[in-house]
Amino acid sequence: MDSTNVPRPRGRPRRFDPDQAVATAQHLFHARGYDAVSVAHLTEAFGIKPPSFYAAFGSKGGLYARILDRYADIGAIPLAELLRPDRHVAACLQAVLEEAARRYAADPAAAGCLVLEGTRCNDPEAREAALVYNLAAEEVIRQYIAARYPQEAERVTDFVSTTMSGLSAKARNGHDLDRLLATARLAGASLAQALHD
Amino acid sequence: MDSTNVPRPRGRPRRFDPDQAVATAQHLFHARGYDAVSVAHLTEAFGIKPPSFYAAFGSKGGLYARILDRYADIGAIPLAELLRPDRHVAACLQAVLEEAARRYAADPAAAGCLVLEGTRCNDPEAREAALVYNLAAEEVIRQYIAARYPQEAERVTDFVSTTMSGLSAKARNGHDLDRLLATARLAGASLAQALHD
DNA sequence: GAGTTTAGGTAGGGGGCGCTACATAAACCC
DNA sequence: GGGTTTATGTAGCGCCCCCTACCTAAACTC
Repeated sequence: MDSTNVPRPRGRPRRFDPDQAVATAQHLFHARGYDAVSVAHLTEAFGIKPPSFYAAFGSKGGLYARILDRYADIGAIPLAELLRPDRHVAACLQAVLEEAARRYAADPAAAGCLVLEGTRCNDPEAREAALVYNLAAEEVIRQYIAARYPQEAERVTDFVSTTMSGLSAKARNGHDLDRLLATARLAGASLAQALHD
Repeated sequence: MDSTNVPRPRGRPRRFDPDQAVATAQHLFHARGYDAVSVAHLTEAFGIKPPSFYAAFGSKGGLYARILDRYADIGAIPLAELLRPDRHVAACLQAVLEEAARRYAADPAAAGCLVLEGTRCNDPEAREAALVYNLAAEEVIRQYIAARYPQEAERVTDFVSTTMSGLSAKARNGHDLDRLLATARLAGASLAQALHD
């Protein structure tokens, strides 16, 4: 049994792998930001010409939407795992901040959060697309807090998301893992104080 | 005695006021960011044509440098006034964060910090110019903390500047004064804890 | 008036942007 | 082989970017 034993589709076969291209594009967008990556950069990185790009992905914005989805699946912070009902809320939120620090500093050539940085680009469509993912993540955090601290959910969520935005910004400004982690841990003190029982 | 009694310079007089133009440009850059403001936008707002623009300001980047200087003088947070040697360090740093919240939300059409947002634009020269002002401000904070808490200066400065970056980002994402102030006050809890005596 | 000095507008260069009309190439089917 | 389907490359469109060569306009000095 051959794992590549899919019936060959009709027509001329592709000379490039769209999935590989999406992965390459994700790295490019993460490293330089949506605005600074042109279709010419992408097509050169993929080894194809613009018409093949548009046939495969529709538009630069369309490719970006695919990448946001991919990032939410395999690149973003696993909130569902970190926000545990059987642990202290403050401890889990601090774990989220520390995980953010680790991921934002993991690749200095692509620092910060792809989604958070995307919410600040100059293309309205791409910005709104990134905002959807950002707001969805904030909503997960808010619900998690509200289950045990309904009075504090709004402001603590704001604090966590503001801190994450700051961590992403500073990661892109060159703060390394140690500095980001120290900042995340310091922020945790606020959480412990706001959510003490 | 006439306050406008300056000897008229030689040559044809200007039909626009460069200082007024700089103020207009500051608002434009603050509202839309360096990358999203074109020379065409600027010249239209000034009511002049490109050659007059370049004669007066040299280049788009040159004008931006002038604006950063102007902002540091009259638009930025007055650290020298807020960081008082006769008060608790944590209280003064929290005052800085709260003042940041107020200024970043003061004009919803030009939210956030002109300098912090400038450090994240796509033009290398403008980015570096903004970074100089950002690092200078961080150095003022660091020295202020180090005078009384030398062990904590680095990480507390990082925390304060990261929080300010987050506040600026969230201001641009639509957080209003109340939300930003609440976040700033929550962050203050970390400062009190890190700098307790 | 003539000459100097400075500001202003007209018009456009050179380049990058996202994107596409169109012809060709490579696989399938019968 | 001929016809169908899909991918690829050539070439370039229309737009906007930052910036400038060049000429004209408005004030001065003599």
